[in-house]
Amino acid sequence: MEEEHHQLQQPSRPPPPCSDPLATSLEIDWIAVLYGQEATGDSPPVSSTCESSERRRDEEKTNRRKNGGRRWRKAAGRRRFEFQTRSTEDILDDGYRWRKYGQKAVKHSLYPRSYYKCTYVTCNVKKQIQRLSKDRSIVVTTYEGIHNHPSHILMQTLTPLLKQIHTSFPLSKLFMNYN
DNA sequence: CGTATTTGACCCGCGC
DNA sequence: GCGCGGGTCAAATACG
Repeated sequence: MEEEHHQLQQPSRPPPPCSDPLATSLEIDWIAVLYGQEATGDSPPVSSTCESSERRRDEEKTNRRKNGGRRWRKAAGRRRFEFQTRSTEDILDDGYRWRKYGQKAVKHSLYPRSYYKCTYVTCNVKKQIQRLSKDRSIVVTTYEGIHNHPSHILMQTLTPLLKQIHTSFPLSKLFMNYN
């Protein structure tokens, strides 16, 4: 029932000159960034608090039925941040590792919405990715929560640097004078 | 074989 | 109260 009409892929905007594959594949619409609203007036997001405390513990032990949809108390009260990118890729590498945990077809959109969760252990930041039905070249990304850790790209960049620093100036040599 | 994705079921909030 | 729409879980599956 999902009709795919490939009639006009590039909507009135010429593709950028391909020099940098990372920079040209997506283009952040900062107006949409600023337009994105965030919930104010509630408590600031305190990270790494276990919000999904188990209520019914006895019956879940023996008969562990599927408990989908047990979302957090006030999902709308959490801090959200929505922006749009014009990209051919659904998943844009924003420096964090995401694990997809769901996909739903939304009512007024032709394209399904994907749900991702940050793979870092103590970080429960989520994001939704949806393609606009009007303009399928635009990807709407909605972040929820704030990361409490550096991105893996930052660590990948920093790790060889730190190793090089460590081999040049080993800590044992640095702290030798303190023995 | 470990990890990530897929996908149908389940749950919950909200409008009627 | 009921149905709908949307968010999440988790078993199955894919993938390296």
